Formats: sequence, C-alpha cells, structure tokens
Amino acid sequence: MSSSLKFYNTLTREKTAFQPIDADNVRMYVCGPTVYDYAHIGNARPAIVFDVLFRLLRHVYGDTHVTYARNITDVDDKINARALRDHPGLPLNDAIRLVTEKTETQYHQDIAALGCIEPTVEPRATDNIPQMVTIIERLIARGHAYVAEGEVLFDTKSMTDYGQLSKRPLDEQQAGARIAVDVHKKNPGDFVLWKLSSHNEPGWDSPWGRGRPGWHIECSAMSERYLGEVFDIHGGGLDLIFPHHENEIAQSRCAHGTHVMANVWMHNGFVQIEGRKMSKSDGNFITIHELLATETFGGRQWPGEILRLAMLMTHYREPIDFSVKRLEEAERLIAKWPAADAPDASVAPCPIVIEALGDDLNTVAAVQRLHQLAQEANADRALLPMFAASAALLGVLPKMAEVDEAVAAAIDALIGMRLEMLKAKNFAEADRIRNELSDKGIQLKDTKDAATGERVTTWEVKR
RNA sequence: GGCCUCGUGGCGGAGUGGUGACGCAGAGGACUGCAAAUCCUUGCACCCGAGUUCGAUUCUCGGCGAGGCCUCCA
Repeated sequence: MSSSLKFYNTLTREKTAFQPIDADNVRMYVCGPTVYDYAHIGNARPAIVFDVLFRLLRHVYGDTHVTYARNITDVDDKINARALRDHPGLPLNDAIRLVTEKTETQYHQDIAALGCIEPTVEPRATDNIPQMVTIIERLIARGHAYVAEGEVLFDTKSMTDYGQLSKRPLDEQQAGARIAVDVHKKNPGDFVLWKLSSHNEPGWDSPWGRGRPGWHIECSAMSERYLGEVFDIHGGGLDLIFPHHENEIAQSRCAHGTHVMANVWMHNGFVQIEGRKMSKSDGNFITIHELLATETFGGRQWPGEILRLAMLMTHYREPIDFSVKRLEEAERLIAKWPAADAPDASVAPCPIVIEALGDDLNTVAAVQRLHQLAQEANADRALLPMFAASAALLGVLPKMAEVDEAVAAAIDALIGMRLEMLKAKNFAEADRIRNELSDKGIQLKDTKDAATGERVTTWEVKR
C-alpha cells in the first residue's frame, strides 16, 4: 500500500506510521452511545471523526478490507432510571426496551443526518452477555479477578503494568482520594466486572447469580468477538481514557495474555460551550436533534452537513468551542461549493486531501484544500469530479438538488423572458421575475460570455 | 495534590529555526441598469521572561493563562 498513514497514539503519546496487523482486514473499534437520551453534539464528534477515519481506511485498504465496530450500550443504570421514570406502569424489561429502542432509532437518524455511514457491525451489550461472562470466568481463573460481596471485581494489583494508557500508576491514584473506597475491594482502583441485580433491576443468570455487567466489560467482549483479541485502532472521547479504556485494556490483556489490546488508541477532544466541556451531567449541552430540527440554537435549524463541516474545521484532538459564528462560517463555505453526485471509484480524490487526512486526520488542511478545489471546479467543470471525489471522502459533498425536468424547463423559460425584458430595458419586469424565482429558492447568476460579451444567466437551487 | 492537553491576526485555524499559509469576516476596486455570483487589491498575529543560536513564533527552562482526567461522561 503506497499511501502512508500516521496517527497520534495515546498509548505512546507520539504520532507514528500506521501498520495494520492484516491489510486485508483492518479492524477498528469505537465506543458508541449509551442509549438513554438524545445524543448531544459532543457525542457527535467521535461519530463524525471516526467516520472520516473509516472512509479513509476504506479508501486506502479497500472498501471490503476494513471492519469498523461501534457498540450500542443498552445496559446501564441510567437506562434503568430513565425507564422507571418514563414508563412507571410497565414491567421493567418492557420499559427498558422502549427507552433503548427509541433512543437508538433517534441516534441513528441523528448521525445519518450528519453524514456518517454505518459501521460494519454495531453490536449491543445485551446481545453479548455470555461473551462477557466467559471473559470474567477467564479473568477469575487466571487470578485477575475475585468475588466479594456479590460482585466480581478486577484485581488491579494483579496486572503489573496497569495504567499505561492514562500514565497513571496505581499508587498515585490514591492521592486523589476521590475513588469510593469500598471495604470489599482489595485495592481502591479495583473495578466491577459483574454485580448482582435486585428484583427491579435488569439481570442475567451467571455463575455468580442473577446480575448485570460492569461498565467496561462489554467493550472487551464485543471487540474480541468482532475484531479479535488484538486489533488495530480503538477510538473514543478523551474522557474515556480513564477509567474506561484503561480498564478495557486491563480486562482484555489479562484475559487473553496479550501485550496490547489495540495497537493505536485515538481520542477526540471535547466540544465546548462557552469554553467549558459539554456534558450531560453538568446540564450544559445541546442535542444533535435540537440543532437539526429546532430553533433553540441561534434561532434557526442547522442542516447536518453544516454541523459536520463545522466539526471538521478543527483538528479532532483540539477542543471546539461550539458557536453560531462557527456554524455560519461553515455554511458560507459550503454554499460556495458545487453540488454533485458522488463519483464512482474510478475518480481519485485529490492527493493533497488524502495526504492531509493521512497525517493524523488533518481535516482542517483537507477542508482548506477542498475549498480550493471547489473554486477551481466552479471555474472549470472538468475539475468537478476530483472535487466531488475528495468531498465524498470527507463526507461533505453537497447533494444535487432534485429538480424535475418540467420545473427546470419552466425556470429556463422565465430566464428567457427576463433576458428579453433586459434587452428592452424593462428592468422592473426583469427584477420581478428574478425576485419571483428567488422566492421559490432559485438563485440566478449572471455572467458574461467571454467571447461575445453577451449576458449569460445560469441558476441553482439555493442551499 | 497527581497526571494530561493547549495558548498564532476580529474569528477559525495550519505550519516552520531565517522571504510573517490559508479561509471567513472587514476595507477598497472591477463587473452590473441595480443586485447576487465572480474576480483583483488590502490592513491586522505568533501569552510573558530567560536561555541555546548568526537568527526563534518554531528548541530548552521558568512563569502566567485556559481546558480536561483522577466520580457517570464522547
């Protein structure tokens, strides 16, 4: 493979060349949503960022040679709470299913609007309980986990190099002293693999009784099932580094006896509002749905492609301060880009765009180049396919507006009338026609024929 | 307290040991009957201090400032 990809690896804190374990099957896992409520725009960032990465990998290694797994977390105490709150009359399992199905559907609609293509597999935690039990059994058998007071806990002291990802040695953690030190834990940093459920909590039978999994174990189980014990890339938000990913690593490595879980760990930065992390628990967040379908942000709705472009205008590891001004700039940019259908695979994207993306997903440079290509394509239609292929790689290609032939003919007729009015210097009538079309969302553009100096009018559907 | 990021013009943002990207907005102009679109021109910056260097925005150290993780969290 000639294209060279480099990614910043949280594990080493360095940008290094990417070498897939198997170029015929490049494997990536990304932590997906916990489905209890609308996803906020901060949740959209990893979905978009790793969607771009997925597209890039598919371009480099081939569409059928990349496996992208993104999970749905549908077992969680927040889901239970939401189910009890919203559907108090129903049996718990039914209430939970209502909450998770509704939220999952909404999530899929939201990120589809943001231009994200579907991952190869999207496993659910509840479909992988036996796999989790198997891993926990293995951890116990290998002396990395123990049972105490109805919980199965991971024994962090049993792993000599625990803390590599977050660079947080165990002894130093105690300085924080904010970890709830339960007496039944051998060490304060030990975390739950399995906990018993009461009657009004969802539960599954296990060797340790009817219970439910801890937070981290699902990703270990699902990544193993779909990607193998060791895979190429694991992604997620910065806040997952500790404890979630650290503990995933501990579980997977100790269960499998491997030196790494994933070779490359990539983490996206936060979306901020007024300089602070957007967070559900802090209450300062705006949902994707609100941006798309309501006027709560900036007094208007925002198309998904604008939200996506605004997101890609900042490097994925940097924080983004979400603002109306930023969205407006994205809108101005995209408004100048030509619409096109995605070309077939025979049209190569611009090498500069590929190179930019290959340099630790430098979407900023890629978008800048795209903007140049757009201007070139506007001047010379022959360059349109390359622009379109490049834009498609980023997932930000403006779609051709659907206009049927009869309408187009009517527009052309009106344009013909306007040109006649102009020749007759009947400006009032000419402007009336222009305004009439404008009101219907048709923007006229007057240019001059270079050879004859004659006025030439073209039109497009306003975006 | 421990551990991580980051600090570039009005805004967004690359990048580099040595001619101060680029985009958006702004200003001026061309074109136009007037617009829109397009094109041309243009002002504005590298947190502070010390060090290394012939030379630092770029390297080192120290400040200051912002944010994050250590508790559910993308």
